[in-house]
Amino acid sequence: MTRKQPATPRKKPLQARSRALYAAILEATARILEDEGLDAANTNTIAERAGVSVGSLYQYFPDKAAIFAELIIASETGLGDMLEALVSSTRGQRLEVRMALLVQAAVEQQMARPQLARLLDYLEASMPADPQLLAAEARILNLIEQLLLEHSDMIARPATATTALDVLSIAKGMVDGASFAGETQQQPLEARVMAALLGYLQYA
Amino acid sequence: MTRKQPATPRKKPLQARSRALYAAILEATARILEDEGLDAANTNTIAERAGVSVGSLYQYFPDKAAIFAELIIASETGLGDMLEALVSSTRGQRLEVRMALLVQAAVEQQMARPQLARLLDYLEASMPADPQLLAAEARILNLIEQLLLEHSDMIARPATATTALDVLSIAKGMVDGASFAGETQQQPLEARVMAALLGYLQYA
DNA sequence: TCATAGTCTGAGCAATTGCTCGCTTCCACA
DNA sequence: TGTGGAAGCGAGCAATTGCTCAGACTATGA
Repeated sequence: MTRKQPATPRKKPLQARSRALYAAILEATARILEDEGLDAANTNTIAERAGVSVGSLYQYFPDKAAIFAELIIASETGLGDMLEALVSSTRGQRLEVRMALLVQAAVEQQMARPQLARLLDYLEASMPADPQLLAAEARILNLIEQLLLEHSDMIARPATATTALDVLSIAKGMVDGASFAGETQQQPLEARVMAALLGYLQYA
Repeated sequence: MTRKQPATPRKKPLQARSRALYAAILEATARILEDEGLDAANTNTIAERAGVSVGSLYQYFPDKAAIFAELIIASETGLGDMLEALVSSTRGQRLEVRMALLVQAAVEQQMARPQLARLLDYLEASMPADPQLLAAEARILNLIEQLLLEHSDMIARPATATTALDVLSIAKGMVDGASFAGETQQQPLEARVMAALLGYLQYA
């Protein structure tokens, strides 16, 4: 689980066909994690489920932990890309509208595979800090902070890094709680998250 | 990790002296979890750290999972007791005041051992639902809902089970995020949690 | 002092794990 | 068809795990 050393990536450049193998391993891992849990996600099972031999798996990943790390980075990067696109494409619109779009994107991502999202969150917190991972996380927080800054005249709360973290934490917490309780409808949840965020920011 | 069968409690009635052994096992487990992580918490290490043999450990716990479950139940029950006492002893006061006390208690508990609290939260979510555990969780939600009901004229949001869950989720999320980011001061965090909760409830 | 019953011990078993490495298969080019 | 090397394979090793069980220890009463 916890990596001892950084463990040099086994085979960084992967082109064309090998990509499929790489992706298959990640997808198999995701699937196992979300419907059988962390314990079931051992290298033998992952390889088998991906239709690949253990040996091949270790040609692309130095470690079991590296597979998890990659999964987390991919998820964070995906969310970061979405947020970035939304923030830059809605510039000039009202905070209420822009934030609703962000919340929608975030809720959609988390509710698409709630178990997986929860597990990756946990893994992220319990893993030795990978610089790539920290960067992906920091990017998301920066985007939120930037958004808040652009509307600082409309919110009573200062647009700081702490506020950005609070916004992210509130959203994550609510979605986690809701999906744990078995909620599946996105819209009502989105509305409640919006209410909490605007309330916290003292938007007027 | 995941228990196959309920696994009858090995030795329910424990009085006087045995209590100490039982408590030592729980405390050792907690300590290992919080400063070495889930992987390090194996039965051999737990027994060793508790100053007990593995054999004795298995006289009081049917399972490794049972130790974790007991730890979670104890934590939830402790929080429940505090909330219950606070709710009943402040009846008649303003929501703002009562909630501040609850938030203070919750933040205090979570910030006292942040790593442990996070881990137990994760374990709780990833464990086969134990009735005792569900009951402890439900009790907390009921207390929150009851509190909201007593002030339903002061908040725009309906005092439902969903609202109670949201309140808990927001608080948990914010404290998790803050402690993950290295925040250690309680007061500013408490103030922010209060702002988020009152904002969400549309308290006036 | 002995007998009995309750408690505690820890070596070690069976199972599982992450991972390696000698081998086979594949394929581009001659 | 021959040849080189890259890509893939999977049996199996070394280590670790959860847990058992036959015996050693201790307390109590006679």
